Amino acid sequence: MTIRDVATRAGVSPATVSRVFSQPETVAPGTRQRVLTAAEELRYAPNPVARSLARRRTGNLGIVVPDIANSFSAMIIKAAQQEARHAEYALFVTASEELVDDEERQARALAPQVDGLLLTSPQASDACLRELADIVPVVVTNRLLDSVPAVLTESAQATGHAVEHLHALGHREVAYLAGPDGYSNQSRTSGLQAACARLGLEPVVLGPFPARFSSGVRAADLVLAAGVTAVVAFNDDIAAGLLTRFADRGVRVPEQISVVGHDDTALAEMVTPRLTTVHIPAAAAGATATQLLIRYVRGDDSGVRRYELPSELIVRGSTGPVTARST
Amino acid sequence: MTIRDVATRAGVSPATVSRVFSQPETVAPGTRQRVLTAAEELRYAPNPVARSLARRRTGNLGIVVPDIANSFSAMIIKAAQQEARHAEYALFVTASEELVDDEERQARALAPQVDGLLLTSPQASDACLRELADIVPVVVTNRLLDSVPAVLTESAQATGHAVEHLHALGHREVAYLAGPDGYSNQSRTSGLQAACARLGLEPVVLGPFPARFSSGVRAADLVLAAGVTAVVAFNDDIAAGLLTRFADRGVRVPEQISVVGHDDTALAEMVTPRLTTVHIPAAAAGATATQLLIRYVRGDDSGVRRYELPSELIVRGSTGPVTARST
DNA sequence: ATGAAAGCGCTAACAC
DNA sequence: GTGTTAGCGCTTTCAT
Repeated sequence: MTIRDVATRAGVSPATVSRVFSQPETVAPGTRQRVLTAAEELRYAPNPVARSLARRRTGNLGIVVPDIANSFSAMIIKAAQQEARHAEYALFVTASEELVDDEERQARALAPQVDGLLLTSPQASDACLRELADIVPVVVTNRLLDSVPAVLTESAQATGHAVEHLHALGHREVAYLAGPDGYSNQSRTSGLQAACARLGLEPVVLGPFPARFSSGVRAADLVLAAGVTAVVAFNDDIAAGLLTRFADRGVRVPEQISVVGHDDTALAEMVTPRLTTVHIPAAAAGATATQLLIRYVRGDDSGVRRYELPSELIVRGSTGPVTARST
Repeated sequence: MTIRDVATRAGVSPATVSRVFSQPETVAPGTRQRVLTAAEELRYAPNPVARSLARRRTGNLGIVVPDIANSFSAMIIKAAQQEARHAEYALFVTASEELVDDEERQARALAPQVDGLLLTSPQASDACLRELADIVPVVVTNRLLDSVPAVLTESAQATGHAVEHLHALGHREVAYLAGPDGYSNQSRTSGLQAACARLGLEPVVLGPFPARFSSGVRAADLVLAAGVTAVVAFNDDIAAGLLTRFADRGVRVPEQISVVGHDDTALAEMVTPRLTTVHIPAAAAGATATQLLIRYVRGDDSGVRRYELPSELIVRGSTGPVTARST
């Protein structure tokens, strides 16, 4: 079922059929109707592959996330998908499973089949990313790279607020559980350090840990051994792991120890007690990055090549005042 | 950078270059090397779109999931991606956000760009699915449909075991929180009903509920009002919602009420207490479905067109013996 | 073992 | 407004 079959049946040229499906307004209403009818009868639909080849663009966007099972990634994907659809692009998702090699492979496989590529918190080398950016328009999130447009979720300030919050509750001994190296961890760490310096606290920094639940379970005992009254975790998964292990050891949260997460994923409201956490605007980041990518692909360059999205401390049940027993 | 550039540089015909990248063994080692060198120097890589058009297959597989943020979907995707890569296919993921229209749209958009399509727990009409299956090889999970190969996660037996487990713990008043209609809910409901009948119990069936955390929060009060001592939820998200609301209302689990989930997602081990749940083999389902799809696409038809994967009750901390106060 | 030539299905100038 | 004519970049007979 090709454009020629439809053309023959409608008694027009293939070009006209093509126009009906690409720029309907340029063909006379009568002809258009005849073509559409013929197409309908033949159950014809344009072949997107052939179309991509001829147009030299695919109408597809690609996104590579570190881990599809991670709900932070999921929020970004959802937002990106919505923006993409809105602009009539299809979005292809692939996951790197946190492996640098996979990430590179996925990105390279995707690159020639899409008009633009969104890399979220990429781990690949600068050189590799630049090479990709030579092949296809690339936008990254949470990664600083010359000449590649980026959307950053800046959390230094909000993480600082978390420290102030703990300080106000009377906490003087605070631990930070670092995540994998990258923009996110740096932003969180620097915000925490700065606030601590301001308040005269000396944080205990542990890690780096993989950004997973199991890391939190493991870290819980280290935190307890460190003798702190409050702990700030790189993300909610780690914080949830802490909660579980604390519960197992009979340590009450927040009475005996306060816990702060990062990301404000769905998990934060699912655990007991609900997590105080730094809300990272994942959906906004996904949407902004996708819009940026689309503008980039289309050539309507807005000039802005870097967005910093602010975060916000959300106070819930996992933080509370220091009690006598805490120390 | 096309095949012709490489051909010119290597002093061979375009056909030879093509062969080097498609069937290397058919070209003399010397020539092959020259071509590869030329390609390297020109940083040439075959254009997958052109290749797809000429070969009339894309080397891509597509998967449509109801909700990318759902960790059950995530497990299936991970397994599918692994199988796909193993067979040298790229996997494109799209989500329907639980909307039937979206599902249909996503599937139709994907269909002409892939060699095969995997639809997980599809909600679309039989007619729509069959239409898709006419365009492209389709495999479904958790959906029964004539002439479309399927992988089913059968849970009637394991859900029955959950009921037996509760019965053995002394529970006589049991509620079931139904999920959205479909194969999964039917399989779970029928297993539950059968076991109850066998044991002389009369379950209170509530719902259907959307398979989300918030549904569980809402359902918790209904469950309490129903006066049961145990509740089986359609999935872990709902069960987690129950746990949270019970905690808020000061109802202790499992001392005052026992909770059973379904799926055995990561969440089941993240909540307090850890969820007793029916393990559904999501990864196995994803892997099996993908293998089936690949065989189907390749034409090596094994004859088997339907797989039923068994589930298993995992006992954890959210179920316990009935106590005097329970009733 | 390699090359020439004819497409794959669609688009895009350019005519008319 | 519509048709003609070249491709888009690669594969694949069919010769040689």
